[in-house]
Amino acid sequence: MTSNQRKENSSKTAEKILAVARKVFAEHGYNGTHMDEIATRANVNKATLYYQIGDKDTLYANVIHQVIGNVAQDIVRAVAEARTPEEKLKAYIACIAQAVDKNPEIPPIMMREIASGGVNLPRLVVEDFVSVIATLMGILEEGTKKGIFIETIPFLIHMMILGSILLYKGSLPIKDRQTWLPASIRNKDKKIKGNIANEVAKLILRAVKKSRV
Amino acid sequence: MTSNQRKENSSKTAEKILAVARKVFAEHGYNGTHMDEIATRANVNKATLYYQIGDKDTLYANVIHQVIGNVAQDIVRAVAEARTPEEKLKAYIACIAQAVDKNPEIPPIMMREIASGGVNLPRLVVEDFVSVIATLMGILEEGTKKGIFIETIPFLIHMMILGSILLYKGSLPIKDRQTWLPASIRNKDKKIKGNIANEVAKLILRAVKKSRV
DNA sequence: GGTCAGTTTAACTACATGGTTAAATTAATC
DNA sequence: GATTAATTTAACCATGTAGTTAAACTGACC
Repeated sequence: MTSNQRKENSSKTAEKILAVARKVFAEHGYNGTHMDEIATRANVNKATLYYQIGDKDTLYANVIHQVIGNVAQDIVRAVAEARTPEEKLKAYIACIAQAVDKNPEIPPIMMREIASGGVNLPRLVVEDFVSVIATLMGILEEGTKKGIFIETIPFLIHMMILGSILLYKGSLPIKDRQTWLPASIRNKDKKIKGNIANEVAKLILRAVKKSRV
Repeated sequence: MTSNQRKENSSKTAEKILAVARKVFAEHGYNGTHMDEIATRANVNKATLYYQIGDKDTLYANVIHQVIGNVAQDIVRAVAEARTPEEKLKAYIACIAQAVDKNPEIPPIMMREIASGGVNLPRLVVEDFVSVIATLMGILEEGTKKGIFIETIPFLIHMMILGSILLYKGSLPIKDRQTWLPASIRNKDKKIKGNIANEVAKLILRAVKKSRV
């Protein structure tokens, strides 16, 4: 076994590369991203990048895993901790919103990934998605059986939740950039900035719950 | 003035190029699309492509315009024809769903466009979006004033509607491709195939309407 | 201070891709 | 059937980009 400082420095550069790659892939997508840009923005020689991580596909796979790998487990855990279907559904939504809040690279990357039919998605990640949807199906079924929820199409509900959050968050840059956009549209939702989870949860629950109290 | 047949043939090739470009851009996105592939799949020499249409940006702008240029006007018109806020909201949703049904290139292209912050969107198209959202704001405000709807965040509602449809439609290829996906997820929503408009409308109205009859 | 493994670097290669050009082809008009 | 303008084509060019290589550097250990 050799030095420690070397290893630390080395893993530091690797992390820096990963962090930068994450941003760049989110900005430009897989095809729009150039290894040179990543190297430059990470203050690293391109060969170092290849030495530390590998080719473009590997780098992208790493980013994907880092970005959306853990969300699934979070969701499953958070849902398990909640008691009623209603609480579970709230936890489900909060988890997704929180994940997106924590790393804003999720919307662009996921939307592009869906757009391209998930060609670049590692099997492991797809399996994560499956477990997430399965969780939601469980929640909805339980709710329906208990007479709390109406009958629904789980896959659609999931896309409604995910779509709301992804598109809402993902559109903020456009909205902010288009300075000539009518103020009525730009300002109307300032009040909920950063926390749409509650609003989405409210709407989804209203849509799904049978009786209103 | 010269021949007519020439012009017809010429415009035919141009249309063929446009049609193919649409598909290819939808499949691979702007950066992932190569002019050679378009030319090949359109059975046209690459120089012909450039002669008929122009460079890549121009071609893409044409595609964008063709794909999502007319939807906005459709929505505004359809909404204007409806009477009550509830009917208007239904028309709004039906219009979007119908547009997506008619050309399945919308989801991938729009999602990627949002993902990249709308950098490639012609101003005209952005203006169309604005008019759409403005329309929805009108509907929601009217409904709220009349005491039919609860108070909401229009921009979020729009993203909820659009997100549901885009992600649902856009994810079908993935779902279908992943043959190893649990049958419970794959089949659960066979019944609504091709017509999620009603389902989305039902859910959104449940979410937004004040009293339930 | 010499050696050695891990790490970084400048320079380079191979190839793909957006775009061009000049010549060939086509069909209408005389 | 010669002319002419619109259209198509094969071959070409310039540039950008993923990936490589061999040499230089770094710091721990003897």
